[in-house]
Amino acid sequence: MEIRTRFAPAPTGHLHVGGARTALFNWLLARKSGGSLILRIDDTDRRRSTEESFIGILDTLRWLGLGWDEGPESGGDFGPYRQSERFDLYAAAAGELESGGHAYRCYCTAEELAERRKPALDGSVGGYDGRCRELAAAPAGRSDYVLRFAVPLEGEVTVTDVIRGEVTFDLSTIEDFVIQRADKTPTFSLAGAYDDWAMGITHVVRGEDLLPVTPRQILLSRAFGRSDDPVFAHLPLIVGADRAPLSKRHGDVAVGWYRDAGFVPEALVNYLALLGWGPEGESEILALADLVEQFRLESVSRTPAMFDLKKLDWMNNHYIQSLAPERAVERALPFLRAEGLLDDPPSEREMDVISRALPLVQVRIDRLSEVPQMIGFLLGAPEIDSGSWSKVMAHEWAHGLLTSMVEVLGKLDTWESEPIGDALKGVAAEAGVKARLAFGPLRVAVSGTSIGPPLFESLEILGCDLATERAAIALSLLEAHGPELPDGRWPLGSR
RNA sequence: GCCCCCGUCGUCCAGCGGCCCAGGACGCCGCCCUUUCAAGGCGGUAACGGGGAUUCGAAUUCCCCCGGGGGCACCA
Repeated sequence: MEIRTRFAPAPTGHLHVGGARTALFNWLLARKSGGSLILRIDDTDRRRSTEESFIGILDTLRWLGLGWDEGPESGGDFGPYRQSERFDLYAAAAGELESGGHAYRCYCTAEELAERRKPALDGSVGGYDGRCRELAAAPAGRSDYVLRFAVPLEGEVTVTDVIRGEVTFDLSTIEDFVIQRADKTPTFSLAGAYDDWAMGITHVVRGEDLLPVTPRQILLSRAFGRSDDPVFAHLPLIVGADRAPLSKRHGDVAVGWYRDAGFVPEALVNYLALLGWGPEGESEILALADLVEQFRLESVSRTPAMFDLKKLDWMNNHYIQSLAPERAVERALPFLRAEGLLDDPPSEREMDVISRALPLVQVRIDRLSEVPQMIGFLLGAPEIDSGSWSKVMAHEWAHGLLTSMVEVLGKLDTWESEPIGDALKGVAAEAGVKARLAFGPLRVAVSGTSIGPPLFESLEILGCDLATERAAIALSLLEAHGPELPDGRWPLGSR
């Protein structure tokens, strides 16, 4: 039988990393088995659901490279795929449950329920006590009611979970839960169970937080007449550094944040796959195709996984390194633009500089957002970083060396990195200064900082005129102030 | 309070009764390479929550304890 999985987000905010991982695992299971992934939008809560969130979630899934076989925008035989468009179906299902004796009307008000729940705080009572179960008619003066599922008083339900084995719940611990609100809208329990049945979902893969609620789904699903329970798989939670479930408290949980921070989707997907699962081989660098090949739902871990930004950075660096030059440029452009380093549209010179400089820094950055600080000095006049300045200019030979370097560069007849390097190395050797120290002053003089792409290549891209102009500015600053620049901004020229 | 899940290096993942004085990855430390910073190469640090039981033998099985987490809404 074909495997049908689903990812069913509630459009009440941004897609966050936990949701993205759930989507990924569902996607992997579908792809691996040759089955289908259904994207269903669980927007039964009309108050909290927004169109903006809906669109954002779709965009984010696409950015991650996780497409769906059935769902919004792609259609399918089991639609519609937004629960808000299926309310009539749920109402009919609820009606049948009621007439079949599986559900009953409860007239208790929210206030009454809250009042009765209070004692539960000190442990004396559980949830709803089922008092409306045997009601023959509506109590006087009451017309509003919710529909509750009549949970059998005795027996147990066993959830078969691929990851956790069989988990058994005693029915006496499950209260008669609400399946339809007073306004006749369905609750998550009803709509979810109904759709998983009606859409032919065979595998329900979701977060561990839904495990305690699974017996409800099974009960409902059987009441609908579904003969076989779906296969469940409850993924371990993703937690923050404090071991608490990842939430906005931990700062950056929205996938969109990672996109904006300069992470590439390949890296994020690869990293997410490693949260709760691991390959058998030793390499953890796995493209989607590799993941499809190696992934096994059965081998997903049961332990909560901590989100480790350091490892994500490492992985992102790896993927940025392996980006083809044109791809790297394409992806870096938005970050350069955001820093105001480019004309709109970028000039020919700018594009030339970027495409020459980017390959030099791909290996040196963890995130695309670092591109501007890395190559910005090639696009416009940088300001001197005083820390870098004092470090490299403190040597007594700094001034002399810088002077000779400028002189030598001016005599070059081919402005290419190799002759530039040879000439500069010659100057350093002559002065008897070790290479690792000798180029510091010139580097800061042309780029403003001691961190950046290789110097000789940088000089080539910068061009002779700009390089010597900046070096001259640096020289005069050195003469005027020495290695300690007064507080303030010290731009290296105006272009 | 009640129900449920979980517990191996700082972190993620291996380990399914002997191959484990526990393996890989990230991080960290050191060395090498080196025009900065990275990257890369090599090496190192570091863990089976505690107690019982079963067994010739337990990280691996069972029980108890401890610890962490989830759920108990007219949210999903």
